[in-house]
Amino acid sequence: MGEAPRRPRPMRADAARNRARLLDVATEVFTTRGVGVPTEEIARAAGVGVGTLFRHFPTKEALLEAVMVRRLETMAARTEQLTTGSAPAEAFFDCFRLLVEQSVGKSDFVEALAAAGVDVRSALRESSTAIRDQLGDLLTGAQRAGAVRPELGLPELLALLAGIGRAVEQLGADPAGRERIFEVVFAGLRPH
Amino acid sequence: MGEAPRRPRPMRADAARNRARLLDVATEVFTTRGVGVPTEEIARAAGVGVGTLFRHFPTKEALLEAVMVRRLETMAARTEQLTTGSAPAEAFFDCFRLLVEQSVGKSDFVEALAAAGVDVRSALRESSTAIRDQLGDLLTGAQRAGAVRPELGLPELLALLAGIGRAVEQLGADPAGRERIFEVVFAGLRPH
Amino acid sequence: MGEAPRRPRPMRADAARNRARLLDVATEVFTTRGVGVPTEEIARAAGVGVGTLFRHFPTKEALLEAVMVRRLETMAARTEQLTTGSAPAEAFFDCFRLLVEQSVGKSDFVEALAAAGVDVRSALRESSTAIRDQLGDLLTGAQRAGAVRPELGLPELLALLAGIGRAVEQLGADPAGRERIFEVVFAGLRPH
Amino acid sequence: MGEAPRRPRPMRADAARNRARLLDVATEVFTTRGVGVPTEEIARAAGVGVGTLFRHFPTKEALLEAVMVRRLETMAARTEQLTTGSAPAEAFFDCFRLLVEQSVGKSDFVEALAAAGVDVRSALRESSTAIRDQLGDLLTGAQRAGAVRPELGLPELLALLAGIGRAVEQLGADPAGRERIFEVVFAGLRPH
DNA sequence: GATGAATGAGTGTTCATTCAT
DNA sequence: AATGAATGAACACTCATTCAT
Repeated sequence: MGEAPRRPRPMRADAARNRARLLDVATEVFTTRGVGVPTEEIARAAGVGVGTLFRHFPTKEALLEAVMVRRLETMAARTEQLTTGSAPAEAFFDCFRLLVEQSVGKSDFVEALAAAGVDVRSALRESSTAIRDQLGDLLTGAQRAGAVRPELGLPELLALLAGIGRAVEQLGADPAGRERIFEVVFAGLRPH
Repeated sequence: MGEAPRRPRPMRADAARNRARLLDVATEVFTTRGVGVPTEEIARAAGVGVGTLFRHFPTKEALLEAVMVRRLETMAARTEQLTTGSAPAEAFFDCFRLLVEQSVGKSDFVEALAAAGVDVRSALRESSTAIRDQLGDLLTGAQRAGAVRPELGLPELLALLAGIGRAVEQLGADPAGRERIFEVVFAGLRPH
Repeated sequence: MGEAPRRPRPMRADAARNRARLLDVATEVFTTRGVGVPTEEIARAAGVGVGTLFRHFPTKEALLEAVMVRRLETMAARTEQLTTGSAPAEAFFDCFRLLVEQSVGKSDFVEALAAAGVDVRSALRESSTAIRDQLGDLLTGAQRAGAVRPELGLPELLALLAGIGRAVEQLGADPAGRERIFEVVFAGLRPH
Repeated sequence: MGEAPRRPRPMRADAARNRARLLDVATEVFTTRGVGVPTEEIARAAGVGVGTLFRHFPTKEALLEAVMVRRLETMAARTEQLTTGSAPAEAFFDCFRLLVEQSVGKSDFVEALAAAGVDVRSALRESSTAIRDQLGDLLTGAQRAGAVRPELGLPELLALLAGIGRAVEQLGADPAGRERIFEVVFAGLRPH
């Protein structure tokens, strides 16, 4: 079935698959069980040897960074979608909600948000700059539209995103309660 | 069986001093440098041997727990103070602020405890129940006084406290920004 | 039997014994099988756990250094003995022979000699300075007595010691051959 | 069985080039940075993949051996040159000097080979026998010419070569000091 | 033949916990 | 009660060697 691959890609296919698998597994594992999980276990769960893990990510920290970068990129992509095609105010609040909701049950997503606000890690700088810029534009737009307190700065916004992400995460599966939290924050963000 | 209960007391003075010192040092160290700091270092900083540490706290986890419990108790005490001498609305907001500012750096602990498989609720239930009850009273009082949205429940309040704690923690040393965050949340908490 | 030890030494006795044993074993093992031997094996051979090894020597390199320091100190002590109480020329040649003969079958002894000539390692500096100074005095004395070429410097002497140590080591158990090597070198060291 | 032996040859050009390049690089790298350098790095420096390295040399140890053999062969060739065109005494001393200067940095190899359990003599016997024989002839010639102590045997000469090689190696870049060492040894080698 | 991704045993080191003193 | 030396399982990471492409 499908097309016969005349030239099986220059052999990078398996490598790329392994890399992707490692990233997926690491994301899952770090999210659910914390960053303390041994590298060996991650490798085993991905079906490869430790050596392979370290070939793709020279350090456990590098693996963590890669996970975060991917999360940040996902965020940026979705933010991008929302941004284009909505009125500034609407875009701002939709985006806030989206970012927060993506982090439910995923504490490392919150970490990623937080990292975007702190940005000490060199490897993360590029991708965290991306969303930070997007959010900056979004914030300015909403403020110009008179939908958000004019005195609010980008750092506070990032901190609030990470914080509300955590709040929602801690609340767990309680849609009504989550909605109430959004109401509180959104109301508070509006001028006056 | 049935030894005369002489209940020795004299030597306890030093022991109690050591215990208190260990708790102080552990609080300081865990807060500023994370829970990854080796027990031996904590013992040294407290001026005792590791053995002494483990005599008082049979496990590192137990030490973490004890630190948490004491924090919670301190918070409960301060909350009590605030509660008893102020108008309900004022007491509520003062208390919110106090708890947020006291909880900076605490999230690390909770996660470590959870990761260690401790049933956080069982271990800390007693002391955490105390503040939870106080907060419930405070919330109801503020709602009756018309200072807080009537539909807000205790779970959301707790989640918000944790979340804003994290936001403030991430923001770091920026008093003006921190104030802006409080303004947003306090404004949002008020009815309508 | 024996004296009842009223006060068993402040408990350092065992620790010191372990440390000494580790040093002995490491010396033996490094000498006979090279520095590539795993730390764990050294610990096992000394009858202790790895942790104990690392408690006494924070690094494998530190252990190696300690071995070398002890060798250098041994050399210095024996050199000292020979120096005092002999005529300068005699002392010089006796000492040369002694140093070389101690290194037979002990390549790390040669290393120690070499280290005294190079002295990059900070930890070795003190002890290597000691013998270097002694040998410097010895050399000057012998040169003043007209027994050694006046143009020979200390660096060359140290290099020669290490080199002849290696030569003798490679020659193995052949007393006559060893003697011939000494004859060659001693003759060459004399003026003209 | 019994395929027609076509004896392919064409593609061998590249293979031979690779082999030679690997040997060159390995010699350089092992000499300057020790035998601990990873195979992969050597392959990269030679511009080939690890697989190619292991196709040519089934083992790291085999690569080491090949490097040694080539060094010995080079030495033998130069020794031969010196031998044939000079008076016996001159040839002997020139050759001594040459071998010492060529062997700088070689001791590392021999030790690594020995440590790896290779029977150095069997693996390198052929090529080392060559120089040994030449040196034997050279020694005898010089002794007949009255330029070298008659009682000196070939084993001591070999040991001296290795030892002085090490001495010179340790001395590093100090031409004058090196010269003084040669003076000492050459003077010592002469009769009486 | 060549490539380089994959492997996994092996290494140095850490750290919570125990126990002799 | 206190001490700190000892323990050893656990961890991150390396590297010679194999093998699918």
